[in-house]
Amino acid sequence: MKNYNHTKIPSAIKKAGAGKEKKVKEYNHLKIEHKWQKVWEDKKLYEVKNGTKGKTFVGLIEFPYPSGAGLHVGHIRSNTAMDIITRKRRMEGFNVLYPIGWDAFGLPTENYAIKMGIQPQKITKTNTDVFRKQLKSIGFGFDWSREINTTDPGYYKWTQWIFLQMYKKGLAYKAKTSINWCPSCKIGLANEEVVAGECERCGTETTKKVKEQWMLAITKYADRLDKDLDKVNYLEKIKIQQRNWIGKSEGSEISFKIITDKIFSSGPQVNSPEWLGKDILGNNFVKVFTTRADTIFGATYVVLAPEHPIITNYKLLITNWKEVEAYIKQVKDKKDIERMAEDKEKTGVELKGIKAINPATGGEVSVWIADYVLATYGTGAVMAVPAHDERDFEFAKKYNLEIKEVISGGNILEKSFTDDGILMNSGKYNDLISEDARSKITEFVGGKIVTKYKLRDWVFSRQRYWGEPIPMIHCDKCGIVPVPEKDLPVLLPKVKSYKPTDSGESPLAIISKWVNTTCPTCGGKAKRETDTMPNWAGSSWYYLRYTDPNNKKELAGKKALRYWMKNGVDWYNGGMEHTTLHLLYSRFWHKFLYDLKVVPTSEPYMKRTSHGMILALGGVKMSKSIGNTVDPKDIVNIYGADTLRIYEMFIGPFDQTVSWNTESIIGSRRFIEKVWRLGLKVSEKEAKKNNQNSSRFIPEGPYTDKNFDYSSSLQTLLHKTIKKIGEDIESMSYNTAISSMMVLVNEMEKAESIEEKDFKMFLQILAPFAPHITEEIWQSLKEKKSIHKSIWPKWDKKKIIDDIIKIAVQVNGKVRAEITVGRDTEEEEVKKMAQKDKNIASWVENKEIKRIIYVKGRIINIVV
RNA sequence: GCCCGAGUGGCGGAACUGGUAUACGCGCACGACUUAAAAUCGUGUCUCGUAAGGGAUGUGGGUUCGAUUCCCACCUCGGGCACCA
Repeated sequence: MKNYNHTKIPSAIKKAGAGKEKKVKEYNHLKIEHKWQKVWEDKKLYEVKNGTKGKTFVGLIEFPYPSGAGLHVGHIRSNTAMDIITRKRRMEGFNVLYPIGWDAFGLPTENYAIKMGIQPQKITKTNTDVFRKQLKSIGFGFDWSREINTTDPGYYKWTQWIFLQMYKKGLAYKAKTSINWCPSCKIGLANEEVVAGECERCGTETTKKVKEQWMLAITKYADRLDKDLDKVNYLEKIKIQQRNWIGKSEGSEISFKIITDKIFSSGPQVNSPEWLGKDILGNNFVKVFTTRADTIFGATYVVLAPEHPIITNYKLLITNWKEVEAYIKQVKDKKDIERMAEDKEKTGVELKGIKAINPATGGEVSVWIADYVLATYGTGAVMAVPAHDERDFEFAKKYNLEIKEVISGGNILEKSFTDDGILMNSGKYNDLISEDARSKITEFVGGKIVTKYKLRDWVFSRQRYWGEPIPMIHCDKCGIVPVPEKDLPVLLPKVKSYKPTDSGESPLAIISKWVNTTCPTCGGKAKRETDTMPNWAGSSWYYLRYTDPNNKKELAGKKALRYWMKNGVDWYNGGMEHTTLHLLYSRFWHKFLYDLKVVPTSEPYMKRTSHGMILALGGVKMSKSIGNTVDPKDIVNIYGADTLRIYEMFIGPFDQTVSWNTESIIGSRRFIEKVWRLGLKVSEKEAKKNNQNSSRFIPEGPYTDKNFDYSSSLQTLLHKTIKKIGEDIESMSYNTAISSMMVLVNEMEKAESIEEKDFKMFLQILAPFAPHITEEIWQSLKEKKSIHKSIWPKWDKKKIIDDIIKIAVQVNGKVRAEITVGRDTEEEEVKKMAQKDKNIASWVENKEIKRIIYVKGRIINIVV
């Protein structure tokens, strides 16, 4: 791959970039950009007050994680996009809040701290300082007076406070779950630190370790999280991803009786009440969850998740226990994703010695355990209907199990038939359609209709240092006691080593001074919770804090929240990679806060859009190790912030992944320079006009045709462009917005002269994209106020209508000619003109015209 | 494996709701200006063909007067899969 040195200054801009004072005023981006950034800051142009009269608008970007790598060009892409929207809103008269902060807790900082022995606090300070400086150099309209940081005790006090409220409402609870464990390093690992089943640091194969952890009961909100998606304006694909993640499905819970060899060899009576009492283990049935109760007559075996608790209860009765035990052990260390990813080859083991009874047929079926059944979904057990389920079909083929067809319409010898259809081989339910059969059969077998969610509760504990301490105290006498609200925040203490302990606990566990405390209830000896919160905690509510960042009594004042958040955040843009976790978690927290009457809306974000990533040249990820990263600082120095902004918006469709190509930036720079030269031309003309009182400029150049009114044609284009830019910004079609501004600029160049008022309108629509150069030219044209506080221009309806329209003429769908007609020409007239056309005549002659299709103002198709 | 996207010139991409495929930009070629170069401006630039005309939007099929757009099947690439954020 070509390795382009992006720090090399292209000869095209050397002259201007050097900033020599010449007779002709050169475009010196560094001077202009520094100048206006300082002016805006001094005048507090982007700072807003709570309570100002008028409409409000809150534009939100995902606040960055201040990594040591510095600002990525990807940050600039998404920030510029929202910067453009908020600047437009400001010009439309809204009181605009465009805030910024730092999502600064997290693993990379902690790992760096461990490696270098530097305090995470210090690293965070260094990194945020770099990020702040870099962001400011791009000219974003952030309100820096509201900057927040999740690692600031004044901030995480409220993160902890929310957790306490959740605990009070029973949404925070403790449960045993497993964590990744490296037996060699003796530390718990994040999923990311486990690469192909091995510890990222030492290469040892990882295992799982069961730990008691804090959980948040997000599943209690599953239904509302699903239903309320109807209320918000998210991109459709985002809604779909959220819905699929929540995974709501209506189905049936049906019990299958378990019988053992012992019992049925002595002559069991299926369905006999006596038999029920005979099972000494008390586990005489297994519940399955199915969305296809209509296929139950075809259920030829039952499959349990290997973790299913019922299995160990039957230990003594299962005749191949050794084999079963070995299989369970083998499965245990795999992640769900790996279990399902094992392409095609499904594995499983039969539980010999026990059987289940199909409640519909009354027949005996075998019981298996297999890794394709997940303990965490449904009931952890399925009835297998190989004829009508793909996975069951594969499994049945492999282990030679019966495949019984109960829905007609497929060819089950070849593959499973998974559609709904008409029942067969199903006793008295034959000939019913699936939909009706589901409820009837469920009732018949004594099952019940239930709603299940794929969504699982949120594992909220981390055995790490660099996170918010969970504000809980363990007392021998009183049990788990929450830290009283008045004692918040529970501060992160300074430690010597940030390394997790070899017992699997957080580094906080070894600071006895901090751990040992007194019980708030009884005053006796007690210990603090040493687990910390995940990174998601601080980012689940940060947007609220921007409304009132320094409040010491509440997470944000009621008045401030009502002022800014009466609709929630108006527009939130972020990465597609956050659509399932962060977005769902913060919606959950927001709904909880709504129930507490802390926030005025039930949804945090009115509108959510997403951006694509920026990859390096060749479509690979930018990474330090490959050496293909791009430092925005270099681009700003060489080309300027305005050029960088234009380039990043022009690079490709905003919602799609794009590749960075430094060679192409020059195109954006040329565009900016053309604007600059036009600006000079307009201001020179202004100067002349003032001196000589000269009359209106008469255009020269290519448009000397007497009938061609160039200035009116340019105005048509200008007004069309104003309309298009407005629409394109709203639909985030920045790349086409810029291309149409390029078209306009090219035309204005040809015109040799432009009316000042027209040029100013153009500057205004360019201003959100390139705020510095437009401000410079604007104020050089004797404007006193900032262009960013000017009124967004209105396009004129009368000016955007073309009088003459070109219509393509097709014969049998192929374009053969083009005719020009007046705007109001009648259909019949157009048809006649088309047939008379020279080119068309030769195609049509001696042929029978079957049909003529006319699409007004576009196309005419003659079918022969 | 499951869920969500994407695939168009040498390259980034455009095309409204099914209506002239390749706008805009990069690159390249030629020309103007210049002692020269850079910058700038102009012209050309999907492909086969002298032309008439034909072919081309990942692949194969379908619907339609007409398909980049709709339907079916497949291939490739990207994002997510719950402890990276």
